Amino acid sequence: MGKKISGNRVTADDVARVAGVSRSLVSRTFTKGASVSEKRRKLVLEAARKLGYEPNIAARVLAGKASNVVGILIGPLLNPFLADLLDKLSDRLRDEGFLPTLFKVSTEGDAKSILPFISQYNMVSTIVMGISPSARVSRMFASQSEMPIVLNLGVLRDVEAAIVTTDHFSGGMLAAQALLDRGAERPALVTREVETGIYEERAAGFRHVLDQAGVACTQLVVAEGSYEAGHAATLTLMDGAHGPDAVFFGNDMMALGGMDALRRDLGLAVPDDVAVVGYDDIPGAALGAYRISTIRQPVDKLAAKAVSVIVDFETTGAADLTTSLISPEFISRETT
Amino acid sequence: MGKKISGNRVTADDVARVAGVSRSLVSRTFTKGASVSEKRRKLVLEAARKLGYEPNIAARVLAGKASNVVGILIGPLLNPFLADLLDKLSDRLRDEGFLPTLFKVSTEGDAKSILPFISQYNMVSTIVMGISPSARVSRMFASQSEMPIVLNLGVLRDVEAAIVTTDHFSGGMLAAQALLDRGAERPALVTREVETGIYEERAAGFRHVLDQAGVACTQLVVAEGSYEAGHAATLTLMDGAHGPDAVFFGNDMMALGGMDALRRDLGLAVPDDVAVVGYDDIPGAALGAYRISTIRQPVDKLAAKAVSVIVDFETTGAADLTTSLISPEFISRETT
DNA sequence: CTGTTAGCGCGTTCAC
DNA sequence: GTGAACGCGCTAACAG
Repeated sequence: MGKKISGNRVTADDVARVAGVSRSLVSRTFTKGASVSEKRRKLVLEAARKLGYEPNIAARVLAGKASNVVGILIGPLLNPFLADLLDKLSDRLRDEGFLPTLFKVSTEGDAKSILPFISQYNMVSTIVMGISPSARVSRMFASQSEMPIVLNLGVLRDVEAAIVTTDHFSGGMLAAQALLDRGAERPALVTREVETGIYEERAAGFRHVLDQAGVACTQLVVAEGSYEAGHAATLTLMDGAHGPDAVFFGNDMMALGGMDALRRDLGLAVPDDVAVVGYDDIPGAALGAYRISTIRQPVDKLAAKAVSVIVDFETTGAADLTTSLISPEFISRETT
Repeated sequence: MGKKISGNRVTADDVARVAGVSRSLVSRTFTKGASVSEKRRKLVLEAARKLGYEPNIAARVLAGKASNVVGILIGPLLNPFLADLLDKLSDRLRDEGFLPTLFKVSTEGDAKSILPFISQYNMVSTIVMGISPSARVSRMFASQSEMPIVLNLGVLRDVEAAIVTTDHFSGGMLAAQALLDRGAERPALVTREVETGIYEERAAGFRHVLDQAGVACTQLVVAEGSYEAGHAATLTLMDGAHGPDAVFFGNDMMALGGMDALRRDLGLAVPDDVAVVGYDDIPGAALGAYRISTIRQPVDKLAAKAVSVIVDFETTGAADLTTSLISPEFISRETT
């Protein structure tokens, strides 16, 4: 009661005094693998609760332990899918008591300049997502963190990190199958450059199914996954006598651009003249004027899995550098 | 050279040794308003650069100074406008050496549970954005931070914080004027509940211009600013003999839903039967199948202003609790 | 203007 | 199983 409490902040000392034990016993009570008698443990926990004690994180970091900060390296939030994933991820992290801290990475140079921060904060984990070139940047950060997680960047085999990703190869397969089921004879593929691994995986899965079926496929590689890129690519693709009768776009943003090119610029009917499948299932794909069939990524599962990896790491103390593949789902709408 | 450096990390002690001064002089060199002779300052800076020294933030926080962490309280990133603003904001923060840390706030309860963290980290500033009820939550956090910033939540007069916001009242005026210019005679307004201040401001500006012109206005208040809400509201609005000939939607998401209701469900022509104006200028509004005229929010300016407030606070040491109003812009497309 | 001294709150040996 | 003592890296108050 009348005890002096420094700066209105409750410290382990305060708790020790109230519980009638030493300060180090309080510390041990809040440490994972420490040995404390059940009796005193209760005593300490009770006192802590009463005083509203929470271990000071700055002090804990200074003393050499990891903070509860989870660094998130992320690219531009322009793609709604990425924004959605970030949204879910930060929810899950918060549920587990972690603090998501954002590092926007636009260029590879950005990434380098962030490195010092990572070590300063002694983060529990670092999550890399939505960046490109994915492999290079991932590798760079994997070596800096104790529990690095590469989220939805595809299967990066030469990166020392826990890989959590949608199974983009099978996503591409789903897209091909949907088009084939509709009777597509001259399918085309609009994808991004190889450095963006996930797009390459989608494309590979797509081509795989087509190969099996003995169907040839036109391919167009674009630099960006934007509306404009999809629009321009489609115009190029259809420029000629015998254009494709089905197009798989590497993501929904491009599919939106493609749809506008097809219907508005070219005056074609979808899906009658050309069928379309996108990827991600962003809100825009469901819009009444588009209703694009697409491959939905399991955002919730991706976020949940990533966080569970961190929780496991905290409890076991060992980094499990496994690859988790999460299955996407075909959403049938009006373009197939 | 052969000096022992603890844990491979460069400390102020190391710098002091190399520069041939005391540790506290090093500290002062890196403190804003401290007095150090020019000669030794150079010496210290040189040594620091050579060793690659960066002050340890955990230690600095523990010693009672503010960290470089800027807390961002934010609601669901579902609205692309919010994602865009966050994107730009984190860029600007990083440019100034701040560390954006995300606190997702979904419910008012969330907000309370976050309070302890805020004080733990001794953040330079806390930015509140994209939440509702805006006034209550803002007030709650304003009292917790030394330099609270309320970003784009409208003009909150009873909150002790720096207010940076789009001038939503004049945004609403622009919308009304655009509709009037097109000859609208029976305008309607779809807006959100009063607790979301910005929507109320937009609505007020809209009504103001209409009042001046002596034009009556139907109004419909919805609970959410979603596509579905806009869709449903429009159906309700048009249900009757003498429906509106122009609709202003409180945001673009709702406008998209409204467009689909108008054209697809009701078979009406836009803008010939009904003109439409949205708000925000999200990417979806520019989509070929919609091309919605809208009020564009100055995202870049909002982000830049918020960060400059923090920088000013750091240099002057005094919190400038001013309100900054940034003007929106009417983007004319094919729905007016 | 400068160096010395004393904490900030916590984790961690070490004796007991 | 427990408590006393030390150190993490830095800032602040005090002498000089």
